[in-house]
Amino acid sequence: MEVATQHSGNLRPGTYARGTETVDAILNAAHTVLIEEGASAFTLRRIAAASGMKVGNVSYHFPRKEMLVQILLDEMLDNYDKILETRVRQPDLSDEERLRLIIVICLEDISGKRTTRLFTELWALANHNGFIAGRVHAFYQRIHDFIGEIVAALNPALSPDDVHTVALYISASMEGATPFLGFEKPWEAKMPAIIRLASHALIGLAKTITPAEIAGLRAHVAASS
Amino acid sequence: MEVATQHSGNLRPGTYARGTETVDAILNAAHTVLIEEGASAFTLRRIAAASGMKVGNVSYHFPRKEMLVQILLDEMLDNYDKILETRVRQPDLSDEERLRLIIVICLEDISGKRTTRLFTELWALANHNGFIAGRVHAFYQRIHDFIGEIVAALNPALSPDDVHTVALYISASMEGATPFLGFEKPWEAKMPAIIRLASHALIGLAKTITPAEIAGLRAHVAASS
Amino acid sequence: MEVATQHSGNLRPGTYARGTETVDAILNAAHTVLIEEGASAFTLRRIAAASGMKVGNVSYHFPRKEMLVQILLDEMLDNYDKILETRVRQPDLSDEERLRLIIVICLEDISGKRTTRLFTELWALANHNGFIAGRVHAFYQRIHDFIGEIVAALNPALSPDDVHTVALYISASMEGATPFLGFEKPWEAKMPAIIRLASHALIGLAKTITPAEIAGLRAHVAASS
Amino acid sequence: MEVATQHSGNLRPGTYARGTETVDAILNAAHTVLIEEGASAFTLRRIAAASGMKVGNVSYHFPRKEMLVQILLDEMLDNYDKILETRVRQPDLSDEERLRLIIVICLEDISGKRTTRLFTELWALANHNGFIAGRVHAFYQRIHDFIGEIVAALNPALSPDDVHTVALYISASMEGATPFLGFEKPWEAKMPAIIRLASHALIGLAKTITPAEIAGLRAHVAASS
DNA sequence: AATGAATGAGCGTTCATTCAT
DNA sequence: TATGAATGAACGCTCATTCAT
Repeated sequence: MEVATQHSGNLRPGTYARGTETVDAILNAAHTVLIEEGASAFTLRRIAAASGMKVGNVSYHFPRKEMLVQILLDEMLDNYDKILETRVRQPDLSDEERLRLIIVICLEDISGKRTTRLFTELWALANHNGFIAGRVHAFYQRIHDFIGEIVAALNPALSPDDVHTVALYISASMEGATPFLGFEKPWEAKMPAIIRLASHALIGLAKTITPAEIAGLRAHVAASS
Repeated sequence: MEVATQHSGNLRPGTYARGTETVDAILNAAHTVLIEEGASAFTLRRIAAASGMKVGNVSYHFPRKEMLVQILLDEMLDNYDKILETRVRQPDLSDEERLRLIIVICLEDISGKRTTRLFTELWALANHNGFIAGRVHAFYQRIHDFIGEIVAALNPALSPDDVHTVALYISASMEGATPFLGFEKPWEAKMPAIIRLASHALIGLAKTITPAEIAGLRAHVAASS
Repeated sequence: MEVATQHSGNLRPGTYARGTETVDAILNAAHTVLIEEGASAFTLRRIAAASGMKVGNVSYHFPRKEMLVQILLDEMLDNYDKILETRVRQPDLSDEERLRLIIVICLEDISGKRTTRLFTELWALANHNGFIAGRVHAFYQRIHDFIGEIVAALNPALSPDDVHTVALYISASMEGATPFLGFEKPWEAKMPAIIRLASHALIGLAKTITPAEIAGLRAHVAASS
Repeated sequence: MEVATQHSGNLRPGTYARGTETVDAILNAAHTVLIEEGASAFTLRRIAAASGMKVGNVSYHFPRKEMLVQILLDEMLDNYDKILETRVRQPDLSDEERLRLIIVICLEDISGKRTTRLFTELWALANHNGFIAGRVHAFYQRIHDFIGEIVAALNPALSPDDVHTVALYISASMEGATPFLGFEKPWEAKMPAIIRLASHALIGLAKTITPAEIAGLRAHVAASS
């Protein structure tokens, strides 16, 4: 809901059909250019060339390049949400199976060119672009909530904050695979083993971690033993 | 001396003291610009401005921008190697304590502005720049070997390949914290909890993981038990 | 139409009337700069200044400087062809009168600033620029054919190859006046006398030269006499 | 003598042996660069590189690039004078043989890379550089005098001015071969035939031309006959 | 004598943007 | 809606020259 509201604040320019087609073409081309050539090649000229039109027309539909970036980003992240939803929201799964599914889906997705490239670029762009930082933040927030739901179910002893911490850890652990095991990355071939290892480790963690361990009472426990 | 060797042929310019100082100033400025303003602002003009000199002089010392990038990257990554070595190479530590130390050092380092920003930029740049990709690859290879040594000691049942898989998983899990828990990142405040969680989880994993679990025989084992 | 064909694929930019005007202005300015300031001053900035516009706009119409050079050169040489054609293709001239006309036209043309400067620059540029060398070659080939036709008519004893040799000699003899008797050149004042001398000498040569003399049988003839 | 005086006005910098060696090296390198790469590549940097030293040192010996150009040009043209002198000043030649020798020497020289390239560059540079124009002027003046001496001997009926006109025509006719029959020029292969043709034509002209023909009284003479 | 260092100007080119058509 | 045209700023790089060493 909140997502929809945020999105409605960025209504695409162009109201009737033909305009929408053009805008779609621009956005698709922009997506392709970003993935295939990187942020440094993400220029109106290349986007125009990739969408078979002239620079002026791209500027006409997106008077500021910033607008294009923002709408593109929203579309891309919405798309990820949808994919995750439709693939994980299967009714007859146990919580553990559902968590395993999320892990597998995420890591397999990271293996794809699109995701490998896109998110490494976004993490960098987020360093100096507040809008991108905000959208990426919101995106992962939803991921954490998603994972958190299952963690809470698997491990009822955890407080909501502990749940979030565990979900954040699980998510970050997986995302960390991107620059190393993603598409054409050095250890791409090890992704299957890493998927098995991550599933084992993260499901085990979600099920067995205690609030005390998160709170850092380990030293105390060790001392008392 | 050894540093020069590690530079693998990328001789640093500057023969006179004054020239060396200037080269230092350029490299420092370049580093600062990259961290503070990002890759899109990493231009000779901004580097020159940041180092109080004229563009032509930067070009004099680094005739190709590529040379500056390469030397800067080599020095930055060498520096990380040295820091890690000096901080972890303490003699009177158990293997578990040493692994914990690495985890803490890495994650604390990730919390720093320099590391948070630098590595997110490098991961993005590596997408379309072979040289950067190669250097980043080599850097993490050393990290994996480093972690792998301890994993092997903690868990002698693992084959060398299993050891590498576990080290890769540990490293990637930690690196994944960068875009989320790093400097000025959304969940920066949760880094202490994540450090505890990661220490607990990753040390436990290193000590208890079995070759069969890495090989994906989990289902079978579970069924037979 | 035929002009466009001769352009051999070098389509002139500028679709709208305004653009065509601008392209004309750029080409005129480029021509002027080359003639008035020489090849070393033939820069986009000076061409832009001379045509009252900004560098970016010159680059917009001629994305590569090379394109500007090529189109400019083609137009200039085409123009020379046309002038020669229209001035010499008069029906009621004897072959000798036609040859004399060509000689006078060429040498008078050489006296002009435009031709004096342009061709000395082109000969130099052709030393290290294959495109220019090729176009200049083709241009003189047409001149040789042109002169050759008349030589063949004047001196039917000559083989086609001899005709070409004589035409080449006549053309080169005249072109040699450029650096010495051309516009503002040291012996500019002697051009009228040289025109008379050249007419006399070259027409006489065309009419009286024998294949044996071209073949170098002079020594034999001398010996037999 | 006058040449020597002019030259003495451009004393080379550097008085003792080592300096002279360096200056020679620079001048040789400059010569090579001009011939091999053309005027557009005639930069201090390339000259320094070609002479195995640093830019600063070239600038030290020739504080202005202009000085280098001037001294280089004087040396080059002096050298041509000397070559011509030593090759033509053979005592036991008839005037006709001496003229033929000059023609052959000039055209053969034009066939060489050095001369082909150098003089085409000089003619262009002379368009916008008064010093070069002056030196080239003086150089050809000597050539004309040289040829004029023989023309006067062959054809005593000619006035001094007529002699100069004929010498100028002969010289220009030969120089005109440079851009067409010189080194790597389109009709290079035809140079032998052109040498024969030029010898025949120019010697004939020198011997038979009359003052009236030079004065343009041809039509009148023809009418009266 | 020789060179490393530094400068200011200029090079061809690309960029996002504006505007008239 | 779409695009050709135009601009001003910036890009990496090369230039001749100056100066301290």
